[in-house]
Amino acid sequence: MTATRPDRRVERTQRTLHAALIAEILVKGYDAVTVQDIIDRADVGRSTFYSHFADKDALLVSGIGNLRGFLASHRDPDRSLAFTTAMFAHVEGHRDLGRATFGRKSGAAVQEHMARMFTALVKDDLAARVPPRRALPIPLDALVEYVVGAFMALLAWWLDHRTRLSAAAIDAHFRALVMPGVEAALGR
Amino acid sequence: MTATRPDRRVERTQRTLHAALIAEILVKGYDAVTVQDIIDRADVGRSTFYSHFADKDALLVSGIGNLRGFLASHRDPDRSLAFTTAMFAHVEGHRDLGRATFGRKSGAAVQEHMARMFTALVKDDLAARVPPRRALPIPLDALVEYVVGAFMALLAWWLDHRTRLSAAAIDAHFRALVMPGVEAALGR
Amino acid sequence: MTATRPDRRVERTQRTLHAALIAEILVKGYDAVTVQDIIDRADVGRSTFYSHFADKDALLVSGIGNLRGFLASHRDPDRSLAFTTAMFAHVEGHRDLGRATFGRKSGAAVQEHMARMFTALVKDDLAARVPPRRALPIPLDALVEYVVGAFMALLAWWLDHRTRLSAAAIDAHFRALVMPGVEAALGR
Amino acid sequence: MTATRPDRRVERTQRTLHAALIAEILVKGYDAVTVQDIIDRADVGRSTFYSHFADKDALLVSGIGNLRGFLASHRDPDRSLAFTTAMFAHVEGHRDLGRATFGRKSGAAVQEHMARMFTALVKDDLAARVPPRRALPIPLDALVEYVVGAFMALLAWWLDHRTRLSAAAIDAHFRALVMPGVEAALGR
DNA sequence: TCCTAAGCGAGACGGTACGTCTTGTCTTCCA
DNA sequence: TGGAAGACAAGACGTACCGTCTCGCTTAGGA
Repeated sequence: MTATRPDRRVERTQRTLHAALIAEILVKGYDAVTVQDIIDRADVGRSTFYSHFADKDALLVSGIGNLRGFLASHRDPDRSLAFTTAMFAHVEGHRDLGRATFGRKSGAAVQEHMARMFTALVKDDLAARVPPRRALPIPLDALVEYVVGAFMALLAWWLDHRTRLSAAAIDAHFRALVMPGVEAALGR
Repeated sequence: MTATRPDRRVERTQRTLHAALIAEILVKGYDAVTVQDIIDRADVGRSTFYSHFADKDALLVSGIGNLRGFLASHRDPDRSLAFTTAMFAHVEGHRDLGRATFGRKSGAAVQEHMARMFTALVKDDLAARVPPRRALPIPLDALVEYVVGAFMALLAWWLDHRTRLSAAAIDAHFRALVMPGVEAALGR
Repeated sequence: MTATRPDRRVERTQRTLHAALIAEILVKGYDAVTVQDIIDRADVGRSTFYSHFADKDALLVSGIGNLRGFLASHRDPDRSLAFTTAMFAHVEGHRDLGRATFGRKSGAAVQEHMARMFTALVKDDLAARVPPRRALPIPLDALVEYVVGAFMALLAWWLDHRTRLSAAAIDAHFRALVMPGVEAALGR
Repeated sequence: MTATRPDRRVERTQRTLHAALIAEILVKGYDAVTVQDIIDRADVGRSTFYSHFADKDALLVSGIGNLRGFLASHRDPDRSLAFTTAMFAHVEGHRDLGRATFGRKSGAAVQEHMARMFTALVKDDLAARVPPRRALPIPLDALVEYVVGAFMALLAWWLDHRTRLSAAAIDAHFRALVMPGVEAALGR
């Protein structure tokens, strides 16, 4: 069992590819980016690309990767949907990556992937807050979809429009809009 | 001015193509549908397809087409976002078309197109309700995005999950969730 | 049995089509001309074209049509291949039609058709001059191919190059080049 | 100067394609052969075909390619049009390629290409034999066209008709027919 | 320090879908 | 009601990507 040390070049190549993808997305939009574009910009061979990632989606998803863990770590038993605050703040510091992932130019596949992640997060969060022995006036799933839809819409808008709104401000708006309905549904 | 009467075959062909597209979307999802699939099912020549529609998107969009007029006609000066009621009801009667257009299997391009339509509609509606001489606490555009995001999320969820919820019920839920935030933002 | 008088329009339409074809050939060459080009220029419907001619080839061939009779009528028992003189002279008076039929821009199908016609003509002519009871030193068919190949090559060259050579002159050249070999083969 | 060694697969693919084209031409004639036919028989991807050749014509032309060099190398200062002997002999050994290139089933484009090649060859040859200070009785170009037309006609006939004539015999016939006229024109 | 396995670039390859083009037939409308 | 207009099915074209692959070169790491 010779635990070989990983080749230093590997990580370097992957970083180059991530950067190339982001750059290309911002130029022409996710869907229009071809693998050829990426490897040309990254100056990498075609087979190298595919030896690291199954496809374009996998590349972007891997670039996001640890996001879920990061957000889950910001759960707060006392505050519904606390992760949104962390998310807005996080994205503020990585605007390009954010726009590539959520903005208008991002692609359907990626959005869907992110939506699934948020959906799981939100569902966990809200489920823990359903009052016991009380039927909800609205199916929990519908409530979750509502929250995620609203959240992603505001996030995309915020990223795509150079507005002077701080992360804190847009988060406050989000909560002001969404929370009343959620609280009511949960019977608070 | 020889106003030639349109060839009866034309409309027939287009209807056939619309139907074929819907059918294929429901089988494999919009993105996976190829033009070949459509014309095979419609039993139509390739060139015929392209003489009617520029591409797959154009075909679906044309299938939607008059929706906007339909919805705009349901504006109600006394009731914010009244069109949602009409929309849920309308879609209830054309469930297949609805799922093909809004559901999980619909495509990014189509969703985007629908989103643009709703955005214009909602913006008109809300703009007319902004109290004069009063600054909104949140940019109108952000408010609009929120409403559209929430609406499309619920619509998609409702269409994709065979739930026993009636159109009226899901519309009521939507309004219960969204209206409090909107009213507050508009300062009512 | 009502022996209908031929509709005057019919002939008119065919003439228009012939003219349109010739014009288009001279512009872009026979092969590049499409049926659409022809009917556009002739301002005629597609079905009209096909009701008169089976295809592009038939149209041109019909334009030539009586040529064979014309040439056959110039046979001269005392002079080998006498038709060539008539042919060069005839073509001199219809240069455009000639170029469209034999020139560089004419098409393979047409050339082949003409070649077949000439081949029959030449074979008749030479066969009648084979001395009885004498084996030819070369197969008759080969001799015929040679004559036709040489003739068509010179004809095409003459039509395509605005030379000051008269029909009589190019015919004289043709005979000066070809006849010695032919005479020798026929054992004269 | 990194003179990269050529990929061994490339030559192999091209050979396969050439063979497939020849085979298909002999079956249905050049014009009727589609790119799909070729790649099906060669068991090659469509894009592979187009990465090697611009179209069907280019494929055949490339298959001919080196022929010109071969023929030019058979010039003989003491013998007019000496290349014809080499050509007949060469084609005798590659009858299929010959028929595909010159025979009845070959296409217009190919014939034209070959004609251009022969024309240049013959013109060089004859030009070198024009007696100085002597006007030719016939334009040199016309003489060249005559020779090429006659040559190709006999070549095609010989290839298309399974005759027992050897290459030497048909070449002798060609020269017996053509040379007298040529010698006379050149004033020998 | 050498040597060997891996990472890598280059790009050929088989596939599949695209949107365009042309052909010859067939249906509809109009005079 | 007969003929012109043009809608149509069929299918080839050349282009663009995809994901797999083969090939040698270079280079990091363990011996």
